[in-house]
Amino acid sequence: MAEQRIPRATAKRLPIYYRYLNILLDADKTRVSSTELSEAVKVDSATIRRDFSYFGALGKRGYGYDVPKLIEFFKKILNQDQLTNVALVGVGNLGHALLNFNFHQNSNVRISAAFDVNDNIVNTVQSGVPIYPLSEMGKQLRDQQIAIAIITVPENTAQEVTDELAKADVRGILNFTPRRLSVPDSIRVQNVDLTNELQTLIYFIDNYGELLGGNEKSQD
Amino acid sequence: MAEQRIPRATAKRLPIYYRYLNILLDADKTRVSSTELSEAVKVDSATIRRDFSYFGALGKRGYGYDVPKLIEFFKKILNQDQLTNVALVGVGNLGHALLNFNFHQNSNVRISAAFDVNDNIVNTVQSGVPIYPLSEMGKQLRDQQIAIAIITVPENTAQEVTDELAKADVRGILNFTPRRLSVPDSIRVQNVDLTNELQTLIYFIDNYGELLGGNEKSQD
DNA sequence: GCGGTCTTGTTAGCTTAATCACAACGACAA
DNA sequence: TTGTCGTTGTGATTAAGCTAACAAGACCGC
Ligand SMILES: NC(=O)c1ccc[n+]([C@@H]2O[C@H](COP(=O)([O-])OP(=O)(O)OC[C@H]3O[C@@H](n4cnc5c(N)ncnc54)[C@H](O)[C@@H]3O)[C@@H](O)[C@H]2O)c1
Ligand SMILES: NC(=O)c1ccc[n+]([C@@H]2O[C@H](COP(=O)([O-])OP(=O)(O)OC[C@H]3O[C@@H](n4cnc5c(N)ncnc54)[C@H](O)[C@@H]3O)[C@@H](O)[C@H]2O)c1
Repeated sequence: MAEQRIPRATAKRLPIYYRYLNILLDADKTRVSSTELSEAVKVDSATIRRDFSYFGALGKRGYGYDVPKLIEFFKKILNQDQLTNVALVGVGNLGHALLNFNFHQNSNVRISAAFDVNDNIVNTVQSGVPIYPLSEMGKQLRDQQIAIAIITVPENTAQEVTDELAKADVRGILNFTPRRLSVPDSIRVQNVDLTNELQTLIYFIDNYGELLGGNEKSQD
Repeated sequence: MAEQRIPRATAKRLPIYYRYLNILLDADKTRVSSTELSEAVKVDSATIRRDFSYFGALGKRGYGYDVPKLIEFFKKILNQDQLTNVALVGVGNLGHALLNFNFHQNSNVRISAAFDVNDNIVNTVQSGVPIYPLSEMGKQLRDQQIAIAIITVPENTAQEVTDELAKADVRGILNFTPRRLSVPDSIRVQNVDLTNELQTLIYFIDNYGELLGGNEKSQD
């Protein structure tokens, strides 16, 4: 049995579906159609059905999808049935906001350790998360079995921090700096470049504006 | 003359190129090849040449690209030759970090007005940016000719804020809330969903890890 | 001026993703 | 039980994007 690999584009949408399904459940809705979902998450209904179908026949024809069933299913797929600890490197402006937020409202992810070079904050606890000096990073990551790190350090130190993370066998990095990181094949990088995001938006508005009619579908 | 429309994927890369070109110039490098650029921004060199070629023949064979010339060119394309004012709605955790950062280090964009409902911060100035009450939003946006807004409000107020922005004829929204916004066709939305980003990263690591060999190219 | 060396610009093929459109099938009412 | 209606799952089609490969052209040392 072929164990089909899920397309990248589909994988990126799974958390969006998962999130909205939980909202439905909170509102005591136990069934949903692809059309209805489409409306809420702004993804074409055919795309949703195709996405779901990669995992088998999850719905019932003439009825739709059973919300609790879908949730249970996606919870496993997305590893949301267990807590994932991640690390934060660089507790400045942005890092502080992320620490405070800490993701645990609607997802089973939390920042369990933070690292910085600033002596004023090192060895304190912020929003319930201990901040360690950089020198302890390797040890802590290994002890706590942390495989994912968020980088919010100044751009010019991003690569060296990354190299340290690689040594500690981190598997994934969420990179908020504008620097494109060099990493070994074993590490996956996800860039979040807010300045880019804004510039791209400006470009689109100035150059694409007039001639996209009602065909505006996926927004990203 | 056909005035070819630039592919969306290319448009998203332009700010990345632009940024790195400026770094090169700061280091007094006046020429660069697609291969060298590729190394730095982690985009295949053929893709870079293709991207550039949409704008005409910008390089010289056997030589490469002239950095100052490229910068001048992209500066216009990306509207970086003039200051773009944007608004920020919701000065909480995340909004505060963005205000402080304010993008003006390496881009010609700045937050020039912020809005909130919290009486404790309304009518103060933070990081040089005035914070107005929500009731003044329409007026300020129009007076300051602001066409782009960043939304960092709690999820449950995101849609109503959006509706207000639409009334003020905003053209683009950078949405940090997990809610997928409903907007008229005239508005472009760019979602930045950090929880999603993390969940997707976790999914990829747990499910794609082993079998992607050295072919790991574009990281996003 | 010339040969060798680089690097572009672009063609062609490939891969991934989105969308249409509808037969198949289950739900539900009578 | 039967017929209608609604919604899925999916083959076929179209669109978008990526990359290998290479001819054409420009540089540079001699
Ligand atoms: N703040 C924003 O809104 C924003 C927006 C877009 C991009 N960014 C990017 O995010 C990154 C962080 O931005 P910021 O505004 O939070 O910066 P910041 O200067 O406020 O914070 C950086 C933190 O990293 C720490 N640090 C420095 N070197 C370190 C090292 N080697 N190891 C560990 N920690 C180290 C500093 O002590 C500081 O606490 C930057 O690369 C910036 O370009 C930030
Ligand atoms: N903080 C993070 O790191 C983070 C990470 C991921 C996603 N987000 C998302 O970003 C959004 C903001 O997060 P936050 O942590 O900054 O929240 P926050 O509660 O700290 O800040 C929200 C701010 O919005 C203001 N506000 C409330 N209603 C408003 C309205 N109708 N108009 C204008 N302002 C209003 C509040 O007064 C407050 O200042 C949330 O949707 C959250 O899900 C935040």
